[in-house]
Amino acid sequence: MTSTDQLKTLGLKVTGPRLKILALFEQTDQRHLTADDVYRLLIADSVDVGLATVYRVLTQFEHAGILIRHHFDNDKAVYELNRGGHHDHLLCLQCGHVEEFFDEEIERRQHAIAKKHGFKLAEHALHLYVECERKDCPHRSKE
Amino acid sequence: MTSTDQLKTLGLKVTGPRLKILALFEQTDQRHLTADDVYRLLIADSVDVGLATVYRVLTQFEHAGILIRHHFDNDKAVYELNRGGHHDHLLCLQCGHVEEFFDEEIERRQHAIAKKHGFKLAEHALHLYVECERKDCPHRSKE
DNA sequence: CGCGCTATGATAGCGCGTATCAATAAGCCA
DNA sequence: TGGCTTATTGATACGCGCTATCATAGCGCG
Repeated sequence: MTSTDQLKTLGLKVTGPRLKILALFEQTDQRHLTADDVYRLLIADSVDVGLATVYRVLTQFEHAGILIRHHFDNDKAVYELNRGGHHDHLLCLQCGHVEEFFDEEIERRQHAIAKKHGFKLAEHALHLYVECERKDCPHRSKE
Repeated sequence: MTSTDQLKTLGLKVTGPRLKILALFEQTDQRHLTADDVYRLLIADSVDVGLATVYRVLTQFEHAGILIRHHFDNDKAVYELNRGGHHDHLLCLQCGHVEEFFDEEIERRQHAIAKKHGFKLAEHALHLYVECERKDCPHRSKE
């Protein structure tokens, strides 16, 4: 399915900014992008877009299920393409490197814990903040 | 150990605002308080304090290990008294009720996961967002 | 093509939190 | 206790991420 079809299916008009933003997430190797990242990358790519539009489109895409929004323990939210498989995140405190993982047992226990307390689990956020063992942190990406 | 001694031990001058804020956390049944909560409660208790001071003192207490700061998936940070025992949080999406839990197996696996990825676990945040089963949510506290 | 209505972009506004800075008070020593 | 030094306080301005506003632009459909 093309990006255009994808937008139409969701009842969203096919506009320049929406296509560009979607394309950006599909092409970039940066898994997690802030609104500002997206804005800068588009401007750098000579796409004339407003910051307000970036924020709006990201929110729409999140509601539509195209993107997933995360709020790690810093001030700005990040978005990543929803590829279907649920996962949690491991974040290096030194370099900001983000890694993904999935642990079935933890998932199971989370549900069990919620149930034991008389609730039904809706969402969860599991963030592991780690430190590189080596002084010269091997990872370079700054988000 | 009195609150006064506690502050002295930490090398903090014993001042009115600091004593009052510490007392507040020790007395209130509200486990989790925002800076604004603290400010309002003190004002309501005829304690003449500035909001800036509240923010500063909370940060100092956090660094000193007296308080623990959490940032749940809303815009404002909350603080709770550090009673020593680590625990994670379960939050009702309907009423905002907060419950605490601890699962040794999850803790173990978190360390194992970090290690497997080549890191050393420093911190973690595990938040379970849940829904009350009943329509009339049984919990009343609003944070 | 032309119309209606949504999307866009510039900018003002909002909320949480921090920086600034003059006034105040804690701690210390005589 | 009185006086001095220095940390602390409080009012307020500012910063930052994000949202609301509103006039203009452009998508989609007949």
